[in-house]
Amino acid sequence: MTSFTEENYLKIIYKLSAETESEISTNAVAELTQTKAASVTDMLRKLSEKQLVNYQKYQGVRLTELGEKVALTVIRKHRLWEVFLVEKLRFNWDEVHEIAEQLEHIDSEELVYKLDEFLGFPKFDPHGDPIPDAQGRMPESGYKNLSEIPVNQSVIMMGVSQHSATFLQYLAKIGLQLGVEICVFEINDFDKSLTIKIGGANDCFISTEVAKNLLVKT
Amino acid sequence: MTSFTEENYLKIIYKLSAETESEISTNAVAELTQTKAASVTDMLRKLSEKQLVNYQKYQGVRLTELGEKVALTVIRKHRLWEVFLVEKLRFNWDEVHEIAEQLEHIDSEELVYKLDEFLGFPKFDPHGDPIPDAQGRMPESGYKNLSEIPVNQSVIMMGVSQHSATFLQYLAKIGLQLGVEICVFEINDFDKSLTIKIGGANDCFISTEVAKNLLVKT
DNA sequence: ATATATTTTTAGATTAGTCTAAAATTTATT
DNA sequence: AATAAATTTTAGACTAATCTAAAAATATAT
Repeated sequence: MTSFTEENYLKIIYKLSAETESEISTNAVAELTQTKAASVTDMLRKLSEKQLVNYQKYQGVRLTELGEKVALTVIRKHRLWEVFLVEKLRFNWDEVHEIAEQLEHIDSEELVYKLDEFLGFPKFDPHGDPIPDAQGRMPESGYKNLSEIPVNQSVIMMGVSQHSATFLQYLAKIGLQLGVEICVFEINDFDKSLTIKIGGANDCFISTEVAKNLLVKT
Repeated sequence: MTSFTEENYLKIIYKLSAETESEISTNAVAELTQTKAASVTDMLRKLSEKQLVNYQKYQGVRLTELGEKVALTVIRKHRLWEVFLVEKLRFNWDEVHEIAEQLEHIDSEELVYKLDEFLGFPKFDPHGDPIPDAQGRMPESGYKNLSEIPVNQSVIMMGVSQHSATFLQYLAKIGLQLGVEICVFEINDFDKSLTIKIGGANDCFISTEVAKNLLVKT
């Protein structure tokens, strides 16, 4: 049995692992869990005893196969609940993250199965993130970051890799939503910021920080 | 802010208060929370400091107006989620209690409002229990226990006041479901057990214990 | 390559919720 | 009304998750 707190640690280690090849540092985990490094050390030892992570002190941490499976079932529940909140309860996509953070820990396999069925077995959440299957396998979306797209190529926006309300509201303001066509017009050599055309219409300037969080299909 | 645990205590004190006029005893609370009396004493002191209950040591406990309101919003959430589980996810009414025990603690007013709307503002949960309104007011259902009904009167089954899977499965077995007509045929003087006719069809013998948990409309 | 800075871990405390065993209080019995 | 029985509270301890401050290990920089 994994506690609410343990599940949050596993989820965060999973997310960090997706961004880097190497072991995850104590500090990186502390930052995302909003705790202190000392607390993380304690928890890593505990997760290690439960065979959920591989951890050697001072050497960082990695999920075991079991730990990854637990993380993916939590992420699966999070994303299914987000679909429910947006599709059925008519929340905006920038309002659902906090609520899904709570719902993702509800413990009932039967519930997850029936929710999935009720939603029509969705493959993506409202932010374009793929939903892991019931066996805890994450499908490959194959999407790229907008920051990797060369000048003059046109792409379709398929998702975001950051779910904060402020970020999503900013996207709404400049007209970026799932499905729109984006054409990279110019990339500034100095800071890699870009000028893009959205849906053939308005020109727009965005930072590389924003571009990195946009998932697109070529 | 009230914790998960505090909410459970308040809910249980509320339920006990509905059954008795006098103060609720420490032991009664301990039994329903599945904890020891010593733990209850600690929690009652804490709830008292938070103005959620009136508590004098050795004299039992009562909810304050504030405490009752918190209890009722938890019960509201519990019952709304039960409607969701049965109406939308197609669970049986004997499968939803445990899951709703978890869902009732999800904290988001907006969520409760939208869920209520999505369900069409239901007035009763799948067990026939009235759903408190958003202001934390419990509607009077006006239903009676089957055990109070005199011989030869016909009534309609409207709810149950016990939600354990075993009880509900027993009801299903003998053909008792919401909406059926029940006619009290005979009341045994000795133990108050009754013989009833269900839906004009099969005769059936039930204990007074069962009758006390059946809510009916005359 | 040694000193300095950064990161991580240890040690010891804290809070919420629980427990057992013993003491205090209330209730019931004769 | 005194005593026995039952209930309730106190005292002290435990676990999970957190913290601060200090010590240890690793990484960086001259």
